[in-house]
Amino acid sequence: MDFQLLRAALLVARAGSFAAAARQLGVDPSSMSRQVAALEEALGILIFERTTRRLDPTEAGRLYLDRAASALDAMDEAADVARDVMSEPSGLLRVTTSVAFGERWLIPRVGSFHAAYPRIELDLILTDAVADLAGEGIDVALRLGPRPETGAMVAAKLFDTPYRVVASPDYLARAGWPESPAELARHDGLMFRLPAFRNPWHFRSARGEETVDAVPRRALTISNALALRRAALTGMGVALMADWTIADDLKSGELLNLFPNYEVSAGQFDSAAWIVYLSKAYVPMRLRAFIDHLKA
Amino acid sequence: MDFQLLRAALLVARAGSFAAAARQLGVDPSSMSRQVAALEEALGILIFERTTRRLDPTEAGRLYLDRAASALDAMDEAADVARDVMSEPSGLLRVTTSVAFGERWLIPRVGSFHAAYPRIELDLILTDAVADLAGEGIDVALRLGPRPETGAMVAAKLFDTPYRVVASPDYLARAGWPESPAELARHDGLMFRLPAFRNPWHFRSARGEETVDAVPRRALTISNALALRRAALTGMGVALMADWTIADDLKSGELLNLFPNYEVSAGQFDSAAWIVYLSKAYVPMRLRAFIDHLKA
DNA sequence: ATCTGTCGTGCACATTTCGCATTAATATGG
DNA sequence: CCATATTAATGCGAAATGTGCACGACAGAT
Repeated sequence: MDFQLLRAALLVARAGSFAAAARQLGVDPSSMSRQVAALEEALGILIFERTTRRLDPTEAGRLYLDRAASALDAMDEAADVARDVMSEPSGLLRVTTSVAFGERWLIPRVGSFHAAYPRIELDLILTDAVADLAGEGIDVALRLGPRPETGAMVAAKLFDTPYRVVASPDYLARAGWPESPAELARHDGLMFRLPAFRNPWHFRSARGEETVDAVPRRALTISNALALRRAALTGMGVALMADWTIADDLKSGELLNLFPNYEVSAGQFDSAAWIVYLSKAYVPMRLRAFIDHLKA
Repeated sequence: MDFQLLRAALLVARAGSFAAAARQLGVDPSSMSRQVAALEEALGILIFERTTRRLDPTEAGRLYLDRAASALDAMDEAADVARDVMSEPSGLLRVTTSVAFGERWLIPRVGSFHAAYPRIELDLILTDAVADLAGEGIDVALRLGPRPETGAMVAAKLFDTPYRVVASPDYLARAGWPESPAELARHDGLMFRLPAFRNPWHFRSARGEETVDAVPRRALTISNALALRRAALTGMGVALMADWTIADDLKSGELLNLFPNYEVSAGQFDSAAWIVYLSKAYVPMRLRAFIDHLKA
């Protein structure tokens, strides 16, 4: 029996149909059908209950796939252990994060990582959909926000992500500099299209004795952080943005921080960038190296 | 990658050479060589250090094979679990025991076992060498003697194996019936070729108040219990034999029990037949069925 | 009821695998 | 120190295996 048969069955179970699994792999559906049939033949059990239009795992199939998936992980782990004692970190590392964070923060750092570990192959999956690490075979994710739910995962904080209310100099020249958060109500707001960002913005003064909620007029709503930054740069209004997206612009003066004496947030104040990976018995050296490199 | 590649590598590691492994499987050595090479290629590690005449596992190879073997066990276990919820006990069951015990005790019982569980295929390995269960992929062993070392094993007692001092009627007619163990010194002894059986025989009277050691003259030494029985049947002398080897002969009168009022032993008195199997997380139903059938 | 999408199979073709023979190399034994 | 025998690796031809395509059957949605 081939590992590929098992991987095929696992993929079919996740995809929900032979055809969907075949599309993901770019092969003919008949191939998936035959591979699963071969696996069932070899095991002597029926894994899927088929109708011509539906596919349901058998009770025995669920039991088998669960346990076999664990065994498959153990197989991969065995190979990792052996590789790690032999040579420098190597192998494939699948990383996912959001499109914006990938482009602005991660990409500038993969160069030095690759220079340090040339035998590690990186596979970056930049998507704004929250990927399922175990299901999609992803080694590590970079996530933004409050501390993530950490069930079977480990979450290590990379850095805090303070938020800033920013605008371009020419916008401020036209519309005036707001003296306090409350004055935002008279300004054009560039809004991020996420539930948390539609709530009022929270302000907390430096010594924490004052807390204010305020919100500007809704002038533009965008679902992409980099496009939002672009809008702010062109002087369309004030925007609430994570520091890492606009740190360069603040430094160059193309954007200005309106309330340097306040902490600002759209949801919780303790927002941060997290590195998240499945907690397993053995962390391969390539993953350890990646985590350490990003923390540094 | 194929499971077969891993199994090949494990077998090569156990056998110590490609050629030896190939002989065990009845295939060409080049096939083993290529399979291991393919595995190494797929993993990116060197499992064996080869010279043209020698084969040594790499450090990484040892690590890998150890862990991968466990994972492979987990794979098999997954299949067992799934099979067991679906259908009656089935699959291959590899059993080992001694030649004599296999022939005299086990074989008469496999018929009813097969009738009860027709989908279980039995593979009987009758050998007087003590097989390594884990190494040789054997599911269960029947062992005779005192309670076995139970490291990673489970040992369940099947029945006690009392010993008898026996001789044939015609020998006794010639040589006379010994009235007490001490008189054995004047009799011809048929000795079993095992260290414990060269010590004096121990006698313990029914109520335990009397203990005697005695030994007959050494007339014949045989390494096979069934041949020893044959010698006793032909009237060559007295023999110390486990009850199960000669129970039929005692019943038919072809052999007589010289000291029915004594417990007799060549080593420890608590000798028994044991059913021994590797203690794993999951005991497949076919093994459970086999154990229960033999216990009944 | 029609129609779309899915599963299974037959067939042709490409790829892979296997055994045999051969070569190179080393450990053992005289 | 050398001859012999055993072992691992590789080419080559044949057999087996796997894949894609085309087709038929069929279930579920509109």
